[in-house]
Amino acid sequence: MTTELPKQYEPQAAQQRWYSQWEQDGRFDADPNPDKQPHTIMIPLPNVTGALHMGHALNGTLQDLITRWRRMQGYEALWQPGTDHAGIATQSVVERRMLEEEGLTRHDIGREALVERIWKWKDEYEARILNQLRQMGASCDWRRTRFTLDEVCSAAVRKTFFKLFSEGLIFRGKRLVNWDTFLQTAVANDEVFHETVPGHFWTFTYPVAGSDEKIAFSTTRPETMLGDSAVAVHPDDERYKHLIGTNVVIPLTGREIPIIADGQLVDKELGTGAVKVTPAHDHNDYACGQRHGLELINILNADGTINEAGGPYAGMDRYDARKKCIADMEQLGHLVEIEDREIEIAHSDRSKTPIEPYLSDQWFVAMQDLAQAAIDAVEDGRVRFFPARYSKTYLDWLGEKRDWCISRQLWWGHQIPIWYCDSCTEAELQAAFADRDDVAFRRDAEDTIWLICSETDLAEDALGGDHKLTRDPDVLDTWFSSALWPHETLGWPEKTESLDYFYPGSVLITSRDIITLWVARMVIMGLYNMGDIPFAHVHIHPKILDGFGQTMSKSKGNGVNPMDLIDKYGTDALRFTIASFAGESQDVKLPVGYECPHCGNVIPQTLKHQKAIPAGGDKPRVKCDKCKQESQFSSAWFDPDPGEPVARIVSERFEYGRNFCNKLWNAARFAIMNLEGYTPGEISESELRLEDRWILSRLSRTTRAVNELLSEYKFDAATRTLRDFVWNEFCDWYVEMVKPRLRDEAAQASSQRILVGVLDGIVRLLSPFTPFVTEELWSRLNEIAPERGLFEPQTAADSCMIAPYPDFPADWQNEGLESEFARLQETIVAVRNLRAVYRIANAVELKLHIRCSAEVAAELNDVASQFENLAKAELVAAGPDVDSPPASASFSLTDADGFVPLEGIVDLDAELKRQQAEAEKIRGHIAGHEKKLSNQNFVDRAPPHVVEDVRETLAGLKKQLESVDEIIGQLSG
RNA sequence: GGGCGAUUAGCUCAGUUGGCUAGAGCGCCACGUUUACACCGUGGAUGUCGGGGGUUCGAGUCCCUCAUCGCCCACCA
Repeated sequence: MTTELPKQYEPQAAQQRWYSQWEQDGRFDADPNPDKQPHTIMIPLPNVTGALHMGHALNGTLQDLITRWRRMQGYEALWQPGTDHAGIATQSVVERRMLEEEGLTRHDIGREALVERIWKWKDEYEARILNQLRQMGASCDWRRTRFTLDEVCSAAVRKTFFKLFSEGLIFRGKRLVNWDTFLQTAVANDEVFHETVPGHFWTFTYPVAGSDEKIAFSTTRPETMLGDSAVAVHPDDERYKHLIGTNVVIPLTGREIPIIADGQLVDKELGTGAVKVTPAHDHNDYACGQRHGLELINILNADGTINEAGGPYAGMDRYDARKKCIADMEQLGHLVEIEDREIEIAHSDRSKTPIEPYLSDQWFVAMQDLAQAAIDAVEDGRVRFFPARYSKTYLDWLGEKRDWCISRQLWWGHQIPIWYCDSCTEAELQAAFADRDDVAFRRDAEDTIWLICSETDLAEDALGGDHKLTRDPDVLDTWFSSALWPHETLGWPEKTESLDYFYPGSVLITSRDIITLWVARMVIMGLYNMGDIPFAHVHIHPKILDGFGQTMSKSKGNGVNPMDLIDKYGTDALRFTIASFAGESQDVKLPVGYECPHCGNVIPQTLKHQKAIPAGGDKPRVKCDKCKQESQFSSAWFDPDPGEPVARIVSERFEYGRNFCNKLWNAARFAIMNLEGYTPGEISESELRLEDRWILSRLSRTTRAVNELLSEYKFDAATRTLRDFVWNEFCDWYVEMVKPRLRDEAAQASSQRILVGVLDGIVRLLSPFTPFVTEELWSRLNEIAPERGLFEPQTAADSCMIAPYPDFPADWQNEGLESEFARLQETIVAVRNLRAVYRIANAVELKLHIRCSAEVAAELNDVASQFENLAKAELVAAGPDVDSPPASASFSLTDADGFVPLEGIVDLDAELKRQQAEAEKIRGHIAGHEKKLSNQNFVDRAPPHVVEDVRETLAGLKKQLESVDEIIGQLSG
């Protein structure tokens, strides 16, 4: 009737078939529905810079898991997809490539052409990324896919900027920024990395004006002498106290600057105790300059050359100027010492060139009130972090309330909607924009120019022919638009139905490194624009590290491509394994290896492999330790030569998921093979056997645990719970126990109904974790048993992913029955153990005598056939009067002793030794317990139930020991 | 320098509010093709729970301290 299932689950076919089917059926679509509760997850938008990595795979798996789970629970579940334009990251990737391949810089081709190229890049990579998400089974509502430069997002950005500007929360100011002289842009702190390089530490002197004295100081950047505004000493430093208030002369330029006292900047014990102060080129000096009202002397042009403030050095590159400053100072007799020293130099993460602290005009958002609102939202519990400890990261950062620099000197992004006019009057502006409520203007802080903010683009001649408007060329920080993600994607500032229904979101799932950059800012902007939090929960998941505990990154060459893993192990295996990683406590190490293309052997990856960069001729190779052949391998540093067999990166960790999927597949395969002649029908209580009631009890308990664990984002525990249940309980015990009934005509109908009912529940439980294999099985079950269920048969849903998520009655749970079952299991294991110890072949039938209470005997007799079935042993006697037959091997449980006559097989000496070892072990446990109980403090102070437990356990152990001793007596007698 | 986290079997990790005779997967050993599955089954071995103090009747779990590792923030004239 049905075609037989293959012995192994074949993921690739199922993945292709079902994903397109789901999309075709609109299964991922989420629309406002008054009859359902909304459940909203906004994707942490991937950058359009490259391909998905393991971090995305983890992040995406968890979001999809929660979305699928909630969808099955009956929520209108939206998973909003999209990508981020990622300002600097994308622009610099495109620029770098352009330079490498064509020798062109952005200045060669101009703004428009560069932006056009980046759009092309974006189209290609966005498509690739979204396609990779699909391969991971992501159930995003693709109709809603957004890109942060989409029209709706632009509108939201404009609106927000305008609102902030109008309310005085956006201002323009001079600030020291991290300047990338190569890309000619400010870069954020998080885009800066520090590298230790060998350098020098120069000590110079400045002569004190009108005196013979000199004051010595040290620096690692001599050219900044050109911009010095003061020399600072510690107010308590006896060496220099008398000089405070006098002036020194900078020999290079002849400029006079004061000696000031600053206890914050200066540490008496360090260096000479005197510090040159360059407020325009050093962050600490800047703060010092603010304290003392020092002049800000900017000596650099945007490209890193010295500007006119540098006098004779103007026009030189800063490093050439450095050499000349040193030479000149030496010639003037002011160079004291050169010391070789390792220096940490800030580098731009994008261009990999050294950063210069640089004074420039930037736009800021005033954070005082905005940050406070976001702090309140977490402190009063409207936004909750899982795990809770991460709220500290969030609160600490927001607590600093540092103004947010939102301007970036880039061409790729949302251009700042500000126009300047330096010639017009207020009256002219008012006249021009009288009827415009989307235009606002004011003077800048220094009262030099008009700042005009508009929600729509203004023409150059918007003020008439006399005045020219020029637009600020800068773009906004990427995070400005992504901060709006949770509401802009739903149509804000329009009051759309979707916005009303899906906002605020349910949970944000992301990794900890963007708690400040992104999570905090979404809360801020959500509260500001919507008057409501963007999401109720924030789940922070672990990071996947390489086998050596390092974060995976392109620059380390230790990345792993999830698509390779999908190819090798299947999507479900990847998802299931990844979910098993995602616990609360720590990051996860993922050792990987190279799969030998010749023999399939996996060669462990070493640090050397990660760093192997081809130098000249041949590409690096990896040697297989099994077949001794060499091959090129997947690497971040080179593409293997065409036609070469390639050792790709795999990880045996994913066999965990693959094997599990296969186990599930085969359990279902077994069931389906045994559903011949299945008829749907009600299952009555009276038909239930011990194993049925047991598996239902376990199923109910498992279901409940999984639902609870998922609601707390404990994916690892949920995964383990399911695996244990399916493999160790359902497959290992239940399926084995029903086998005889399925062959027995009288019992067949009901056992088929129960079996398929339980399997149906398992498949639904697993569907959010492993959507493809479950859907495949679901469709097979729909062919052979379209009506099924516990206890009333119902027509199954067309697709597993829209079937209701299980929520079995709690009253199926039965603790007494489970412990009764546990005794049966123990007994069977004990018999199997004897078989193994005495090497008795399965074909040899054993006889089993059990001494136990009449009550236990009755229970065992009820399931006597299972001893035959599972241990190939016949239960010949059970009860209080059972004696050990001669030449028996035996085992002893808490409330039963078992004897297996093994005439001619059992080696009585060996058996004696085995029992003696057993007795020894029990005595050890007994001693431990007795010690506890003999401690009066324990008996008096420990809770009564704990004491009672210990007493009971001890009694059990003693009884067990008695039996063992008796056996020993018989054996040695 | 400040904060957070980690250190448990050869490897990768679980271990809820202290009650543990410390678990899982992989790997290892022995046996096994019993018609769901060798991506399997059955049985087995393996730990001073990083070191040292303390609190407690009782510590893998709480506190202090040291060591090592990771991440975040700040800073390094």
